[in-house]
Amino acid sequence: MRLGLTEQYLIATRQTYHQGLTFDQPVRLQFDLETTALSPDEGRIFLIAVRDNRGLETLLEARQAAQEGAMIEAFLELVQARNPDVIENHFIHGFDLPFLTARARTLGIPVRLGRAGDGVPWTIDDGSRTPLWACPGREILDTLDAVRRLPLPSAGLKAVARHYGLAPDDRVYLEGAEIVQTYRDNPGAVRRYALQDVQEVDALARIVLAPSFALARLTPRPYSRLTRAGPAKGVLEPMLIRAYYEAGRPFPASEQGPQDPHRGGHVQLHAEGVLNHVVKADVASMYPSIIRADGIGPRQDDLGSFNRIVSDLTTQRLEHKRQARNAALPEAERREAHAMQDAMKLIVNAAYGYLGAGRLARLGDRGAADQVTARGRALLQQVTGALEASGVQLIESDTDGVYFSTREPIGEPAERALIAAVSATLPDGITLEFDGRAQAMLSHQIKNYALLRYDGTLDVSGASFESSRSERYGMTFLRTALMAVLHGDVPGVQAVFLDVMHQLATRAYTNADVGTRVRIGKTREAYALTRGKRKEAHLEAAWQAGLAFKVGDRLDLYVRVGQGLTVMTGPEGHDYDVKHYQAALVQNYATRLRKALDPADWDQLFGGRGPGLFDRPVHDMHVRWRPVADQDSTAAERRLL
DNA sequence: GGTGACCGGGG
DNA sequence: GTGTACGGTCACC
Repeated sequence: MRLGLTEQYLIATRQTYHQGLTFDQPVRLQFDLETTALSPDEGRIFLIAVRDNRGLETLLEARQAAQEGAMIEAFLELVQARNPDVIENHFIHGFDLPFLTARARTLGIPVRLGRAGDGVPWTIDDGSRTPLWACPGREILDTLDAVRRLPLPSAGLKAVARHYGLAPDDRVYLEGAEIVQTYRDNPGAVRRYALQDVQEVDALARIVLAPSFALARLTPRPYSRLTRAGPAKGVLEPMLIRAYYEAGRPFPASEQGPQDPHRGGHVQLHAEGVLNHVVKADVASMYPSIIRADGIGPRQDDLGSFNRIVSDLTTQRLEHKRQARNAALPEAERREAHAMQDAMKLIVNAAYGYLGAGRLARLGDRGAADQVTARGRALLQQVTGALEASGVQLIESDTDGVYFSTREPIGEPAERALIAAVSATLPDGITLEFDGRAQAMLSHQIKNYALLRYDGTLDVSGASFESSRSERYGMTFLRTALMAVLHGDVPGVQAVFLDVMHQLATRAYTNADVGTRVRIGKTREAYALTRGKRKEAHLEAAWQAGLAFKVGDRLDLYVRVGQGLTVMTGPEGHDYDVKHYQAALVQNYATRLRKALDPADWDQLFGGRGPGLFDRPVHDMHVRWRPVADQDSTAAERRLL
């Protein structure tokens, strides 16, 4: 087993980071380099923006190459003078620190960045593609590391800042390649740009680094390691090791022997189609609650530290949750409490996964993990059984939660009362909670559904409705049609379908409405070499258009009448292939409505036949739902198929 | 057509 | 269900 020196020191001295410290009590310094190239071999630094949370905000500049060394020295002196505890930037590990140290080495400048010794930063190979940088006495935090764990479309600073509403109205946006020229023509723009970068990093850090800052109070690891640490191996296991160290006992060896694949949660579709008066209920923190209620832990854990950690954190978390909700407390205190309860949640949720993990988890125990999931399946059956006995129609149950329809409108208080009544039948320490409601639900497949909320908004979930195909005309159709279906309005579905088909036929849409955007993965020159051997549809389109494309370029493509896939030169044009897009509307979008209608009705509406002798009047059609035959399976079993 | 590697991010 | 991610793209067979 390998534990870093800092981790060993923290355990041996019974310390963790940040005891009694709030996020802005440490001195936090942000710096950002502007360079003439992405590689320190090909370019140099010409500007450094620096700020800290004690009021510093400044720029260092080297207009001529000869001034770069003096600027770097001034920067290092500034860092020593401000004496930060934490140094932050976006991609600091992958860009700013490698670039700065490489330039300093070339210029013969010692990089005194840290507090002790020679202060020179070094890299730690943590197995990832970008090594970590560390320097004595200061924590180096990369907001990119924290952002990468979040489900955001882009992890870039500008995009993430906009996502969180942190970008100022007068934000300067410059393409990387144009920064040098802009600096010559309009240095003020680059100065504003660089200052806004460090300001955004500061604001972003407060949001995305807060979870790691809170975790550092709980586990004996340095703050700077926690943005990359996995919750099980990286956070929970050091706590287990600490428990054994403090008891003066050796840390148990991992379990050997055959490990049967174990069953996961129970998943079942009970009904498909459109149902009204929908309620969602779930078992609160199900797996941690089971671990605590049943006293489950790995059998090699003689000290019972696993169960005690989960139990203690669960108890403490309730207190922090209470504080986070306490309106009498100051805002800052409530935010801290919220961050702490989130950190505790992360650890207790990792506990079950750690049990079921393979040999790398020293206190993993497949048998104990099986106990947890078996109990979870039994609990879910108990919940669905009790709900069914109360007369509701089940729709979908998954691991720890269930959607059901009350059939008749009974109102939210009665819905909550129903859930509370079922909860009262569950064992001590296990509670069923109300988790939302909707006027209607289109149940399409397991984990694929659309909800019409009571405020009229549409929530969709699952790949069927959030597909990466996203032609504007198709997504507009799907949203409108889902709304109609959820309102039980079949004529409305037909109306929007006929409308979109008509708009296509009359070329009322623009090419931009039907086209898609793709990213290019090679240059024109590179494609020229392989084109003879193998054609790639979207590159071929760019080739035919005579474009000088390169990696990362975005291309708008559409199917042009008589030409196939083509680069969109006129987004406002109307020369798209009508037949192609009409077929795509049925194939890619209307099929998502199948479960809402009788098959014959679906065929009549979307089948492409003209009006027929045996057609039903659309006004006689209704949305429908039907129970699904019991074909239950578990997550683990489905994975084996 | 399936599979493995490579990438994001930064100027 | 751990370990840095995780989904998309491309080269190669």
